[in-house]
Amino acid sequence: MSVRPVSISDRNLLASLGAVVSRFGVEGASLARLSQASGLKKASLYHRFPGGKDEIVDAIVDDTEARFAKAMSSAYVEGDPAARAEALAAGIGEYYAQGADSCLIIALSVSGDEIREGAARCVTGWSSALENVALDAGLTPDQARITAIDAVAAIEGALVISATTGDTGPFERALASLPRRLTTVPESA
Amino acid sequence: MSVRPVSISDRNLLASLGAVVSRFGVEGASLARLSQASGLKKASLYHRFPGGKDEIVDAIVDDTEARFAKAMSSAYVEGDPAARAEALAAGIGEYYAQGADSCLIIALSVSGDEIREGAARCVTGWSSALENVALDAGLTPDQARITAIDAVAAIEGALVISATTGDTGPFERALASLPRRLTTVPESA
DNA sequence: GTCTATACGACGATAGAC
DNA sequence: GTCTATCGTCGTATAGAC
Repeated sequence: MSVRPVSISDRNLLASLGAVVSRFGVEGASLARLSQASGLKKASLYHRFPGGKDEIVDAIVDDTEARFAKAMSSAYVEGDPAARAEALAAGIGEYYAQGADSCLIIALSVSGDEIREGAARCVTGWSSALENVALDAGLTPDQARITAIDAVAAIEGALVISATTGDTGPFERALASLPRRLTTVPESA
Repeated sequence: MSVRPVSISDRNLLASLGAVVSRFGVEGASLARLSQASGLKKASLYHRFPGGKDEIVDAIVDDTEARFAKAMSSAYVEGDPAARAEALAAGIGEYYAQGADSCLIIALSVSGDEIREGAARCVTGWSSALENVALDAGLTPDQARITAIDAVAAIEGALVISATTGDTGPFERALASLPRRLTTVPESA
């Protein structure tokens, strides 16, 4: 979704910047912290991102959307839904370093309304990917939609727990249960 | 857990201050915002909380712990575990206004290490309450511990979703499934 | 393209009147 | 107990040398 072309150098830059925002939130990600994490001085950051902090956050969100969409690409290929669900779980686990990494969505959710929209885009994109697999697995549209957003919620909640207590157990279990959730008809409702 | 006695006036004050921190995070909760939300000028806030913003945040966390413990008190009474689990779900739903209110734990989780400790205390206290009901329902200690923390994660994740997209469906479903989760032996593991 | 130096505003905090 | 006025500091942003 990014208009500006992203060079290899920018990739590493955005990764380090994104880690700071994910960890401390948008308002907690001061230019001093962003500078230290990226190894670039503040003025250099303004050279890369003339729009300042707003542009930095926008670029991080765009980059996150793109990288996550790539990690979820197996949702849209053809093949066994169960195997694709397994691939999605693996991709999510890798993306969040098995629960050790902070989640940008959560950080964006603790911010002003404008910034939250970026989080909403990430959530809906993610949920749509899971929903697509659930549909192919035979769930009804309503079942697939609910199952997908609830699966996203389960993983996000697990990331809240790992961020607060350091316990990655909920994350591991949420991922382990993902394939079954996406490919079996829910009991009730 | 609060040492300082809390008057009625302080209750309303802490509620309005807590809402700002929950919504915008610790670093996003500027004294200007806290002042506007509470109706007290900055200097008046310093009269109530001589320790400044740090003391405000500490007071909010202590107050949240106390109020939430009260909402979860039905976990420790005697009686039918299923009925107590229903009461817990109802208490959680009321506490978070059916998913419309922001969660302080999430806001604290996007902060520095010291502040995260407060979030960890809230999480463990909450999880312990659910765990106690699960134990009384006949789950093994390991099952009860895992079931409880996973239930907390499910609700926290639902609150992330409602905060980002406004969809309170995951929250409602997480609450609806809570009694069954706490009182039935998990299939696997 | 990266740096040092600096301007400027917002934020946390305090002094003192009422 | 609440207010207005004010003080440093930090954060955002810019200018200009290299």
